[in-house]
Amino acid sequence: MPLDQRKKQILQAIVDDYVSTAEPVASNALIQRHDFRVSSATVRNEMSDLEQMGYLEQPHTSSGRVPSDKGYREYVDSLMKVDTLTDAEGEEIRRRLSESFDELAGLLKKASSTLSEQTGYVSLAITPRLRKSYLKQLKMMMIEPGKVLVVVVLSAGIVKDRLVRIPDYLTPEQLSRISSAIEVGLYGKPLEEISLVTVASAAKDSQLPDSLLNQVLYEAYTAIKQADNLEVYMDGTNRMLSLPEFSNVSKARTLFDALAMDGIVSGYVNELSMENEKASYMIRIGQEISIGGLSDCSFITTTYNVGDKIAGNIGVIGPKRMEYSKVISQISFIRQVINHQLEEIKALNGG
Amino acid sequence: MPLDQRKKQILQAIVDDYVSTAEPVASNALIQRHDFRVSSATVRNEMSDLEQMGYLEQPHTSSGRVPSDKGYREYVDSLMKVDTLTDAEGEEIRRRLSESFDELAGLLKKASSTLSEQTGYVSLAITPRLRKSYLKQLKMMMIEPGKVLVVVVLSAGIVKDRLVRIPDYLTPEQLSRISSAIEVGLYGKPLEEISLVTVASAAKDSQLPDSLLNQVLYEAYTAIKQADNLEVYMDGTNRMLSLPEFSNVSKARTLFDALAMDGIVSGYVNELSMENEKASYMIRIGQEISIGGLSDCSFITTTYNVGDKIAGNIGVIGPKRMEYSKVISQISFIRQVINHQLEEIKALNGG
DNA sequence: TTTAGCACTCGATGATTGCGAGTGCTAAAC
DNA sequence: GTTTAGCACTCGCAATCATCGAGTGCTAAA
Repeated sequence: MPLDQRKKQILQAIVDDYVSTAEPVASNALIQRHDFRVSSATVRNEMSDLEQMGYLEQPHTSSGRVPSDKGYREYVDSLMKVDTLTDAEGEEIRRRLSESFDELAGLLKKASSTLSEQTGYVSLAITPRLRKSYLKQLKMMMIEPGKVLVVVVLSAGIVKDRLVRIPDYLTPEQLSRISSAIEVGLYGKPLEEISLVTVASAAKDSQLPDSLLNQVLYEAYTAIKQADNLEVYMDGTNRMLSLPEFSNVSKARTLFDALAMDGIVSGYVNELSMENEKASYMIRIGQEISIGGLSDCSFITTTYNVGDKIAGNIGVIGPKRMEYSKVISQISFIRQVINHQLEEIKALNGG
Repeated sequence: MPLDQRKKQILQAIVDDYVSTAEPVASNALIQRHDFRVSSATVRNEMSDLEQMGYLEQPHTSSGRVPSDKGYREYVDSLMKVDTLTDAEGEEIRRRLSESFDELAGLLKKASSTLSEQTGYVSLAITPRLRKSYLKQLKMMMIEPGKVLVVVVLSAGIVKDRLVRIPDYLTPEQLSRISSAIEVGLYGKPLEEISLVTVASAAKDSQLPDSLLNQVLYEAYTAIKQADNLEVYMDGTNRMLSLPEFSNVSKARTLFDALAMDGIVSGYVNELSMENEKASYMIRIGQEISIGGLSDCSFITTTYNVGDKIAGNIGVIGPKRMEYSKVISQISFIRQVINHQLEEIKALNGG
C-alpha cells in the first residue's frame, strides 16, 4: 500500500514537528499547528495506519508518535520542502571561507567550523583522496647529515612533507640524484600505482649503488604514500551534549567514543561517497549507518572536487531528528564555495 | 591551630576514601576501613573540627564529609603517600614511548595517549616553548613559480615548515639569496629576539632591491614566528563522561567547552610552568585553577626538557577527586622517558 | 579525653494518588 | 464509505506521604 496524499502530508508534518520539539507528536497538536481540514480523530486513524506501515513509532501507548528510520527516509526522499539560504547566510559563509584562501588544510578547517556553527551539529571535513593524482615533484632536502625533509608535490597543487632519517654518510648530491631520478621516473604516475617496486626501479636511474639506494627508497616511498592519508577535521562535537537525545551521559559517551575512533567515521563517509559518485549529497539515517554508537544519528555528506579526478568529503552528523533540508542547503552551499576556492587555488598554481 | 597528628591521619584517610568511592565519608565507614584506635564518636569530633578549619565540607547535615579544596591541598602537600610504579607499568610505558622515536610530534602524541590510558584521566602534551632556541637554517624551496615552502630548522633539531605564496616573478636564485642572507644574519639569534625588523636588516645583505625583498620578508618572518606556536595534544576527554562528577550533561558540556577552547588550557599550563621553574611537578586544585569551567577539576603538570633551555609540558586533568600520588608517579615517569628520548633525538641530530 | 547512647536531621526510596495528555474504539453524522 | 464526536482507557509524570536508615551532634558517664 503506497502512501496517499494525506498520509504523506501527515507524515511530513509529524517529522517537522518532532524535529523542532523533540517530543512525541500528538494528533491534537498536529491539527492545531497545521491546518488539515480534518479532525484529530481522523488524524489519529491515519497515524495508526502509518504506524502499522512502519513509518511511525509510539514510545508507549497513550503517547504521541515519533518517526521511525523508515519515516525519516520517506521524509528526506520525497516529503521535505527544500530550504534555501538567505542571502545574508550565504554571504556570511562566503566571507568566512574566503579568509583562508590559499591552503587546503586551512580551508577545510574553516569549512568544518563554519558548517558546524551554521547547522549546530557536528561537522566533518576530509582531505581529498589522492590516489588518482600524480607525483609532480619530489625533493629531498638535507637538513643535516642523516636527516632529510622529503617534500612531495602532487598534481592539483597539494604539497606534503615528512621528516625522515637516513644514513648520515649520504651526501646532498647523492640525495638529489636519487630524488630527481625518482621524480623523473614517477612523474605523471597516479599515487595508487606507486609501490615500493616502482620507486626502486625509478631510482635505478640515479646510477648509485644499491647499498646507498636501499636506505632511502623506503623513506621516499612512505613519504609519497603518506600524502594519500586522509585527514579529518571534526568540529562541534560538544554541541551534541545539549541535545535531549544525549542528555544521559552514557549515551553521550557511546557517541563520543564512536566519533573519536580515528578513521572509522571518515572511512565510512569515504565509502559512502565512492558508492554514490554522482549523487549531489548522501543521507544516512539511524540504523542505516553501520557504525556502532551512531545509530541514533544521521549523516549528511557531500563531495567537493578539484578538477574531475580529485575529491574529498564534507559532512554533518546530527541527531536523526535533524533539520534535514536546512542542513542540505547549507552543506551544498559550502561545497560550492569550497569547489570555487579550490579552483582558484589550482589556477594560482598554474595547473 | 595547626593540624595535630590524628587530624592529619583522619584527613588523609578521608581523602583516600573519597577518592576511591566518590561518596561522602562517614565516621563509621572510616574506623572500619582504617584502624584508628578510637571510636566513631571521637572521629566525629575530629571531623567536625576539620570542617570548622575548612578542610572538609558537608553536603548536608547528616551526611558524611567531603574534602574541600583546602583539604586536598593539605593532602597533596603533606599527607599523601607517594606511589611508585611497578616494574611492569614502567616497562609498559617505556615500551610504548620507544616506538615513535625520532620525531617530536609523534613522541608527544604517544606520550599523551599513554598518560591518559595509564591514569584514566585527560592528558595533555604541549610542544616546547622555543623562544629561547635559535634559528639554525632557513631554506626556501620553490615548488613552482609563486609558491614556496619555507623550512625553518631550529637548534634542538626542531624542523617546521610552511607553504607560502610570493610574487611569481621571483626566481629560485633570488629566493635562495634572500634565504641565505636571512639565515646568515639571524643564525644563533633566539626566536624571541627575531622581529620583522631584524629579518629585514638581515635580508639587506642579499643585495636585492627592496621591491623584491619586501614581498618575501613577511612570509619568512611569519614562517619563523610560527615555529614558536604551541601545539597541544589532548587525549582521553571522553573518560570524564564516566565520572560521577560529570554525570549530568550540562556539567559535562561546561567542562568539554573549556577543554576545547584552544589555547586556554595550554596557555594556563604554560604560565604555571614558568612560575614554577624549579618544581618537579605542579598541582592546581579546583578553584585554584583560574579557568572557567574547570573548577571541579585538578591539574597535575610537569615540564620536560631538551637541554637546559628548551622546555615543554605534559599534564593530567582529572576530577579533584583524583588519584594524586598515582598520577604523580606516572607523569613523573613519563616525563623522564620523554627527556631521555629527546636527548637521544638530539644526539642523533648531532645537536 | 574518650566514648556509649540517643535524639535528631535529612536524603533516598517506594507506595499511593491524581492529573492530564493522548490514544483507540464505537456509533452517529455526513 | 468517510469523517468525527464522544468516551473509556492507558500510562507517564508529578506531587504527596510515610518510612527507613545512614549519619551527625550532643550529653553525660567512664
